[in-house]
Amino acid sequence: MVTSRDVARLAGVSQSTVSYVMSGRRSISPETRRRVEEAIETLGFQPNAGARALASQRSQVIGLVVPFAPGADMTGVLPFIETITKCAREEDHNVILATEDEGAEGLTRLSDQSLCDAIVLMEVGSKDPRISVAAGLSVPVILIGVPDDPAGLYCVDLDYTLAGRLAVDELATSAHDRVVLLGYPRDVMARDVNFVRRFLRGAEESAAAHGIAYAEVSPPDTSRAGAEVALDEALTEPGPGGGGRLGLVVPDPQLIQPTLQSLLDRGLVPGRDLSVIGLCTDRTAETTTPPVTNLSLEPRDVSRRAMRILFRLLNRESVPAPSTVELVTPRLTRRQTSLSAR
Amino acid sequence: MVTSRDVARLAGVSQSTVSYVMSGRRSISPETRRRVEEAIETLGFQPNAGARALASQRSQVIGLVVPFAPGADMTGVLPFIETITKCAREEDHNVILATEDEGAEGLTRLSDQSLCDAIVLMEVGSKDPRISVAAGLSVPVILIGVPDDPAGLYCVDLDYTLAGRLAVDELATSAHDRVVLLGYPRDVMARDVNFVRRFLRGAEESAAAHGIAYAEVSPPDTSRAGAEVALDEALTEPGPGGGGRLGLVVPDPQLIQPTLQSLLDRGLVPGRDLSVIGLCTDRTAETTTPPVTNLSLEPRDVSRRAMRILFRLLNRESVPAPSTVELVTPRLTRRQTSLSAR
DNA sequence: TTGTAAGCGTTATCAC
DNA sequence: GTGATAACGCTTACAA
Repeated sequence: MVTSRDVARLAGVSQSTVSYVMSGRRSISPETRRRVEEAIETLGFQPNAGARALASQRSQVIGLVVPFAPGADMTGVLPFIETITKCAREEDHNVILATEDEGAEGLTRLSDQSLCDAIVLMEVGSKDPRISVAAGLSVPVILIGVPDDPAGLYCVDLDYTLAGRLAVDELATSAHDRVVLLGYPRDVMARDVNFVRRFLRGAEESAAAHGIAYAEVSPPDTSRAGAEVALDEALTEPGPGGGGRLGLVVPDPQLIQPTLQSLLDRGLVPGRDLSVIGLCTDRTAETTTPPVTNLSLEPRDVSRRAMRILFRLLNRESVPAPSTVELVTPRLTRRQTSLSAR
Repeated sequence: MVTSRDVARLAGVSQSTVSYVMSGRRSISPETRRRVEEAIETLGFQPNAGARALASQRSQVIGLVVPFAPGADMTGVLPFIETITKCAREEDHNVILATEDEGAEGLTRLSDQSLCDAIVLMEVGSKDPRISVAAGLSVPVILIGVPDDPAGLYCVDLDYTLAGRLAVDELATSAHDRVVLLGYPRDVMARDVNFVRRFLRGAEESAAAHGIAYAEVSPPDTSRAGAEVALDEALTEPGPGGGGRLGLVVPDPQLIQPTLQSLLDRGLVPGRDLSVIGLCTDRTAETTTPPVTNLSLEPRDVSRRAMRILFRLLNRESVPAPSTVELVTPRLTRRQTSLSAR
């Protein structure tokens, strides 16, 4: 192992000079800098992370807590992980993983063992027990998701309320007679993630505002069979409009393809006989058959916003007040499952 | 921050005793142990990871290099990440992420900065430039995937050759007249991942052994349009058997659903008019419409095997000789896209 | 502009 | 069975 002492010796300077050359925390004469950098280069010196963390009280690591709980969504967490990891690397930080099933201890472990300088906590529930723990840690925590009580933490998320509203707005203003929302399956409801109710609220508000017939049905799960059950109910519920132009809103990404397939099997062609709007990443929407009109989840934007706050915090730059909730605006893209306006 | 000194003081013992109580590396009297554990409990002591790593030369961290390169597969990496993280936690280790696009420097960084004690490198290419670097690191590296030259490294992967063979075997022995393999899209071929050629070889071998008509067609990409192009070619290629019972093999998980959909659009029902066998996780197979007969990718088994080797290495337990390639056997599950034998 | 030296919080080697 | 104490490799006052 090559240490900064070796570099110092080779460059004919003191160890601290090597350190200062690397950190840039004090001015160095061009000549000295050159010699040190050359020595670093020839020896292939890389500073020992543990020693650096110990001395500087900074691990240069971001803790990322991902929702790998049994029965968790899992679809769509990858873009978050990817974007967060890349943002971290841009600021010369690393990412250490923890899983949701470690619960609150996972958070204290990351923080108290000084394993990381900040934590990103994904997919927080409405009354997530980790929130109160998170607020008391010695490292800043950024939430992806919005709990009922943000308790002085920073939150970033998609604006699900707006997404719900936009979905119904779109249907109401394109001459649909009724809207049925194929809700989240029971296990997602049970996890009580806040975005569910926010989306539903937005949809309900919009339906009320437009005075359009509106109903919600809940599938037991996101399987093909689950979609069938939900659709049976949705289609036999003509509502006040009675058999008119129907718009289906499907907020669970996993349920979209099964729903489309079930409709086709019944001889109902999305985009010809009824409309379907999904809530999913654009990438997912492009690959359903037929490509579904969607409100984007924007995981990359959400992640970037979270990392931006995080590094402003770490660099002691100005940040908005804690408890701030940053909401990312979803984008509607019309694809093949939209009925054209009458 | 509470340190082991605080614990020692409260328990009325020396700092080293605290350390030994925690590590169990020397015998401690029951009474002393009790007092120390009590102190640890009341103070909520957690050892500083950096200090521990520095003193013990062990970071208790596993580096995981994931394929987040532009255009990489991305489908199916999540179960690997999940399983590897959980295996690591079971052995009281953490996981730090690096992305493929960091290339070989990513590996040297993880190793030379003593950020981790071992590295798991996912989805290595046939002539992956990282292999030679990996072999020279001061930490052990386990590959998921099989390069042309394993160069003294350990490799774990699905047995793709066997998968290819099993797919064609299944079709040949259930009275099909010809097999068309819808190959990997150009960008996957360009990445030259070894499993592609292994799968093809297995398929070709089996076709030759059974004397069944066999052809390969390559889709431009995994979009719906890509599937259409490939199918146009596959279906207008009657082969020696001329329009008999056709079996389609689809090794790219992303291409399966588009292919099924394209077939349905042409009025060809998989399981009634022809067979389709996919290579994908069981979870994916269950959720396609219709559920596709598949050879499982077994990401969890592959990950566990990799982690088992890794920890045997770290614990200096007996391990097979380096360059060992552990292959996991794929499992065939017949679902709705299999023609019954005539 | 540069060097000296005191930590950072563990682990592990000696002693007893 | 337990206690001093010297590393581990780096950062950062404090001096010069």
